Amino acid sequence: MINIYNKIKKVLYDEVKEMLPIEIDMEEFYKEVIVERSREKKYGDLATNTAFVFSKRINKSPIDLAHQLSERLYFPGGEITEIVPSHPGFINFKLSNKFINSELIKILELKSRYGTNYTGKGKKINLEFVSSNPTGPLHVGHGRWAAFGDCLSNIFEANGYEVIKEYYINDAGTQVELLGKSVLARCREILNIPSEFPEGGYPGKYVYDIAETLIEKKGKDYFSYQADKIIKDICIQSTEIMMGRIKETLEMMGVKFDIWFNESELYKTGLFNQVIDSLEKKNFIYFKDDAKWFVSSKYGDDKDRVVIRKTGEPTYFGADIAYLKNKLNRGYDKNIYIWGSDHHGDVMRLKAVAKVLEKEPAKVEVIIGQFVNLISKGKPVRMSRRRGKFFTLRELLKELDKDVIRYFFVMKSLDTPLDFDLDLAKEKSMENPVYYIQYVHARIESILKKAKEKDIEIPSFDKINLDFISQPDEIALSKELIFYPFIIKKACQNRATHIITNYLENLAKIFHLFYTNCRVIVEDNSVTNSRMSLILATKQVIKNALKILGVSAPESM
RNA sequence: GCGCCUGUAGCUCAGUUGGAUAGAGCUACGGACUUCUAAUCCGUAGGUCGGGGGUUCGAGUCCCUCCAGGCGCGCCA
Repeated sequence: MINIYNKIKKVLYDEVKEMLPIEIDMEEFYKEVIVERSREKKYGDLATNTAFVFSKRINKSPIDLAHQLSERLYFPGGEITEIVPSHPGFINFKLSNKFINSELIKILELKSRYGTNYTGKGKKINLEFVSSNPTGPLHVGHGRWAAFGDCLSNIFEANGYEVIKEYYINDAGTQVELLGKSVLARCREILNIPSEFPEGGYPGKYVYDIAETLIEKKGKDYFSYQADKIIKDICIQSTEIMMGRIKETLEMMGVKFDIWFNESELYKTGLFNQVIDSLEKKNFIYFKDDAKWFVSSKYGDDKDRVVIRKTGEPTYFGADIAYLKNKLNRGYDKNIYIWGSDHHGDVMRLKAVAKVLEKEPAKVEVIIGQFVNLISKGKPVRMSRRRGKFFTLRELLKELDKDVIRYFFVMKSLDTPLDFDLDLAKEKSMENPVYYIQYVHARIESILKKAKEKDIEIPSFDKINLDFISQPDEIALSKELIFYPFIIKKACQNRATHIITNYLENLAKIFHLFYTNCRVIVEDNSVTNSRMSLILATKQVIKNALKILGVSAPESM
């Protein structure tokens, strides 16, 4: 399907070049001329702005040029049946039935591979997301990054890229130490050993859970030792227990990471010191006020940033430099970070690092997402880990179907804050569009089941017959189906998952209309065969798209 | 004060590098099951695209400015 866009452009280019008495640069032509789906379906399926692009240069009105050009265009392959100019200067193309049929056959032939392309062949992407600190459970907001990141990864893969999903664990900072102290205090509290809860410690209930797990593991006596003798071990153990919980929750969401990267590795391997030293030698890092600073202001950041504190401890940003170096060493073609909007200010400094380390800042890409607002009883719920009050992702998973949660998180642009209304999601979950789409799959399965009962042959792709597709609803459905590969490509280019959900909702609507107006199993065998082929194709596309979203395609509902 | 994001129907949102009469869903109201699942379909209603300027054949989209909201501007992570 994607080829037809290029084919049309090629025909347009050849014709424009021959027809117009001006110099035409090929590269510019391909950049400026657009072929897209027609907004006005009555004129055609695809449309181009070619006449607008050139009308000025030859001093002619767009509509006149569109008329002239339309008459000269010719497609020897027979893909296009009608070429009509329309006001104020578009040229519209109508796809031939022959072409549509050949595309539908591809769906049944390629099956799960339909819609994929080779754009990213041989290219490797590192996609880092969630990376929530191991100091507390994932909250609902993290669910957005999890669902989006996983879905984006699937989109990249459908476009031929190899993707490594990575989770960065901050297991080395003061936060982890504070968690350890909090856990120790809770352990002692449970065991009735006198202790004080650390100032600014984590007050959440989950700290008790970790404490209980730890007591079970270590035995009661362990906690009578002096704090400084066991605290380091407790920090490590607590982090491990917490990460175990986080992994479990992500798996409940259907999200699996390829690499779990520990920040502590950066120090253990000596990479951190190595990178800082090397940058210092090249004068990208300097010493001032007893601290070490990175010259990010020279690369677009508002100011220089501290990488090693007065105390000698690395800052989060300092670790990030070494971490990026580590990723770059691993040789990915692209390193993508998905961050919450609270980190947008850190983008410039990371790019500065990329420039300094690799001179190829394009290898680093940061996708910024807006937050999730949790709404309960019509009021926003303030989520704060420090105050220990938040709604966890796990709690949400207990109350709602995984499919609904994932769909909900990927259905909107990341640029938009997401209001997650708990009451609405719980009580009125049937209104969720995910069911509307899944229902298409279930309805098709139901027809197939019926066909089996009646001994009607379910056509394999070499036996399908689409010649009897002629009803408007059948044609509309067919056309929507064959645009699927274009959607996958577009979703990848824009890093936008909602393009797929929008497409699915529209496809589902068209299918349900088809279903209402056209019975599949009818007296006429030829019509039955055609429509069976059409619903098989629909089933395949729905299944493929839902797979990318990480949502199941149920046999019945 | 500076930076990023957002402002489109009553509500939630689409709207690819500027293009055709600005679209869906939900809600409201009115219709459609003797047939493959009514978790469906059809119809009606709903808009100064936050305000104001500018750029041009043409602006929801680009530029300027103002207003409103979210987030950031740490030797926190």
